[in-house]
Parts: sequence; C-alpha cells; structure tokens
Amino acid sequence: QAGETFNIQSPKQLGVILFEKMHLPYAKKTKTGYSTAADVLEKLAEEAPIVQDILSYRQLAKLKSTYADGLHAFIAKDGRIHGTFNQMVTATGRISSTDPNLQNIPVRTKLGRELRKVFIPRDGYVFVDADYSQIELRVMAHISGDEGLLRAFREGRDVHRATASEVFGVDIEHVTSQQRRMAKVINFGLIYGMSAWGLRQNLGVEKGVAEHYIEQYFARYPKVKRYMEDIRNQARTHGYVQTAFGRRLWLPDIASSRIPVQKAAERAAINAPMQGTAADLIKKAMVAVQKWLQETGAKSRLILQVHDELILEVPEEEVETVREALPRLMSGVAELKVPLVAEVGVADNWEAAH
DNA sequence: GCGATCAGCC
DNA sequence: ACTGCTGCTGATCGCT
Repeated sequence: QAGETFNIQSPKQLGVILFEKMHLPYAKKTKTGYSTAADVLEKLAEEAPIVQDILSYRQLAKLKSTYADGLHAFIAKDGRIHGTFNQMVTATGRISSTDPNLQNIPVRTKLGRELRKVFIPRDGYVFVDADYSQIELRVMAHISGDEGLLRAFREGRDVHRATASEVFGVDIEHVTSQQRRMAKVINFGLIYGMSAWGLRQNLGVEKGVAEHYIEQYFARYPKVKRYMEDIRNQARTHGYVQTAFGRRLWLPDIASSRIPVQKAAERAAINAPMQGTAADLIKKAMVAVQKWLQETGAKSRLILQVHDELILEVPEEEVETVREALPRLMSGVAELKVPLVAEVGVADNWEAAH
C-alpha cells in the first residue's frame, strides 16, 4: 500500500512514508521527527487503510517478541519462570520486576489475555488471586478527607458511577455507560495530576467541555481540589512529599525554572502519595500473608505481586482457607477512613483467576 | 553501548 | 507537544 519497501518497525522510515510520501496530516512531532504513536495513528486509520494494518502489526509483533518468544526464553529446567523483583528501583515505593517483567503481562485485549493462560500452577495446586479494589482512589479519599468520596466508598458504591452522577448531574441509576467511562478517565486522570488539556486529549471533547467537567468535579469533591493545592505547596515548602506511612519522595525539580520540568514534578507530587501509599499497603499485606503462611504451616506460597494484586499457588486442600484468609489479611493491614476491599478469584490459570 | 520511540502493565 | 497523564521494563532502530 505504501508503493515501496520499507522497515515497518522503524518509526523514522514509517514517518517518511506516512507524512511525506502519502501526505497524511501529522498531529505532532517528537524531538527526532514525526510521531507515529498509536494515539496519532488511530486518528488516521479512516483516511488510509495502511495505518490500521500498521497498528495491527505492532500489536502482534509486541505480543510475539516480548511475550510469546520472550517469556519462552525464561522457562527454567523445572518448567517455571523465576523472575527478579527489585525493591530499590522506583521513586514511589512500588517494587519492579525484571528478567522477565512479570508485572506487565497482557490483560487488556482478548489475544493478549491468551498469554496469561499459559501461567498455570503445579499439579494438585490452583492459583488464588486477590486484588485491591480501587486502591489509589480509596487512598485519595483517605488523604484528602473529602466527604463525598469517603461516603461513596463507605456506602460500597461503584465509584466511577458515583463520580459520573456528580459530574454530569444525573441520578445514579440514570448514569449511561458512556458517562461512566468518562468519569473513569477523570478519576484516573486526577490521580496522575492531569490538566484540562490532557483530559480533552483523552476524551476527545472540546477544551471548554473538559474544563467544565473538572470544574464540576472539584465543586462536588472540594477537598480533592484542596489536596491537589496543598500537596504542591508542601512539595515547594519542604522539597518532598510523603505517603500515609511516611515514605518520602524528594522533588528537587519542583523549583525548576523550566516550566515543563516544574510541572512534571508537580504531577509527581500529586501522584506519589497515592501510588506510594498503595505500595506501602500491599507490602504490609505481603508481610502479613507470609507471616500467616508460616504460622499456619501452610503449603501455599506467595508467587507474584502486581502492584495491587497478590497471587498464591495453593494446594487443593488449602483452597477454602486461603480464599478466606487472603482478602481478609489484605483488608486488615491498615485502618483508613474508607474500607479496604480485596476481590478474590480461584482458577487453574492466571487469566481465569484474575 | 546507548538514547529515542513505541507498547505492555498498574 | 516550547505545559500537556504517574510509575515501571523490553524490543527495536539507528547511531556512536
């Protein structure tokens, strides 16, 4: 379709084909040339069929090279993959995973999820998988002390639905799936320190509309707004921010004269207490689970952590005990202003247990 | 060997 | 993206 041979895996060559030879409109540039990132290409897919093929190629190439071939190379003689977890890498207190990275195994697409099915327990065992529900938003409710957000979690509400109801001014039972989807983008955006401009890019609405949504959000959840302001000031005054348990992130760039650098530090200041408190909580849970396993003499073993999720390999005879204990231990690691909820699944492969 | 780009996850 | 959504790791390109 390009009319010539080129390396589809080279963003540089692809940029020349799409934006110089085919004269497609380019949305943005990187420091080295045209951007061919997925969000840019998606907007061009209708105009030129080759673009959809490139997006498809990239998805398949990623799954094959990083996961299908990549993971296969790590299978040890015992038939298992033994990765490495790093405790001294991230700025926020999360752990990270390498060789291979077991914390970014596909889950989003149908084809990607096929790769999760290859993770299976040893004979006679199953996986018990529990993940914290909305942990970072619960931490945001706790740290900000916002009454509306606290109430939503205490009443066991679907928080994205509750947000949609407040932002769009409709009754909770009249929230449409599209409104809920938009509220979800707003909620995650807030955790990341997103601006109206960023929200506009994400939702594909006019900037004024995005501004209106944020305005409505802060009117309904005023202490969340207050938190965003306070945490920036705290970062400027002290040079660091901290989690609910006192883990500090130092932010020297908060005083940078380069505005983009300063803004990036502000986003980190907003995000780190929430991401970091969540990381502290799951670390406490890992300690509690390991202690429980040792005290009860269980044969079950903790085999993986994925930021808000713990996976145990559990012998059949311990399934009912662990299914009860794991979410209980995870919920019980701290008394926040909102309940900590963990959802549990049991299956004979990772995809089905999650 | 390394920076840049892209794509996977939370 | 000369503001523009956090934190990571890995594959690949294209250069030194």
